[in-house]
Amino acid sequence: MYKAYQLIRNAGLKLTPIRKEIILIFEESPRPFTPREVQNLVQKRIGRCGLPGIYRNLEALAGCGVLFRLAGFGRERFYALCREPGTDPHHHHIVCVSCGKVAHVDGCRYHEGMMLGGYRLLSHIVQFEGVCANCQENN
Amino acid sequence: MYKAYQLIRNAGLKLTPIRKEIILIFEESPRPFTPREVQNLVQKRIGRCGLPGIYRNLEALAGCGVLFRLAGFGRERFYALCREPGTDPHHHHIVCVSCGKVAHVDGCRYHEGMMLGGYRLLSHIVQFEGVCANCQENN
DNA sequence: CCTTTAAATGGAAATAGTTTCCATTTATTC
DNA sequence: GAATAAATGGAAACTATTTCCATTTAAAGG
Ligand SMILES: [Mn+2]
Ligand SMILES: [Mn+2]
Ligand SMILES: [Zn+2]
Ligand SMILES: [Zn+2]
Repeated sequence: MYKAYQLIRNAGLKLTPIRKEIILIFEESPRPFTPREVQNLVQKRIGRCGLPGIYRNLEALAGCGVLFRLAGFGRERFYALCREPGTDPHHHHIVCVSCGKVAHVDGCRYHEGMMLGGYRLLSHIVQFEGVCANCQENN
Repeated sequence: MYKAYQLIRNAGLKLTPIRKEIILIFEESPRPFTPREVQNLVQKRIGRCGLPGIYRNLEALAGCGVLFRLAGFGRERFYALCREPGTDPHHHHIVCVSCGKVAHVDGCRYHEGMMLGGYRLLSHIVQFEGVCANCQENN
């Protein structure tokens, strides 16, 4: 809550009703959403709201660390909330293919500047799909 | 070479001139290409060729292990050749941000079925960007 | 070779996600 | 309360990707 608001403020962004609403939406559900889904959910709560604004806000919130954008090969993009990390400030995420629940995965061995296969590493994408504990039982 | 042809045949796909040409294009350059780029290059060699066919072929070649599709957040997709792996049959790739050269990265610790953060792991995306040895000198 | 058949192809058009433009509104600061 | 830069919404533009379908072709069998 305050955490997200802080991140927004620290980035010099305004704390608008839509942004607050977007954060609430993500906090109430542990799964990723597409821009269109976010728009629909925001519209149910506040009145109308444009898709371009949603795109801008999702990017803005990802840019200041409130959300992150998932990697993937589908045609539409997904964002999810980066909740309280575990031990590791540098971490990645695993998404349940059944219920969409996102969890942290700590212990990444890669970091900027290290050598990897003769290359000087600049950035990396690491992302997982699996079945969460709950969905392993109830299936 | 034969390797790629084998993979195509084993998948029950036909070995068409366009597919051969696509493979040649990727073998002559170590960097990723977009579908549009592939189309242009194929057209320079053989006559006209449609973009839908290129899309179908890139997916087909990725499906049978000749190419792989890169993960990323840009709007267009990239494919690259999966060349002779090193020691590890399960590996990932690093792309040079300067010249585009793709190299293998062995030693992935993740595998299907393992437990990760309480999830049963199904799949993962791991991909790197860096600066290759050559580009570290010449810059 | 010649025939057969499922797969592949190209062009045009449709989709659909994303971005741009711009006039209007609003959060923030003083 | 006024000033100002940022945010917003709607319409339209963009553009990568996919679909459709008629035509061609690789591959298998005789
Ligand atoms: Mn996180
Ligand atoms: Mn490879
Ligand atoms: Zn689950
Ligand atoms: Zn390089």
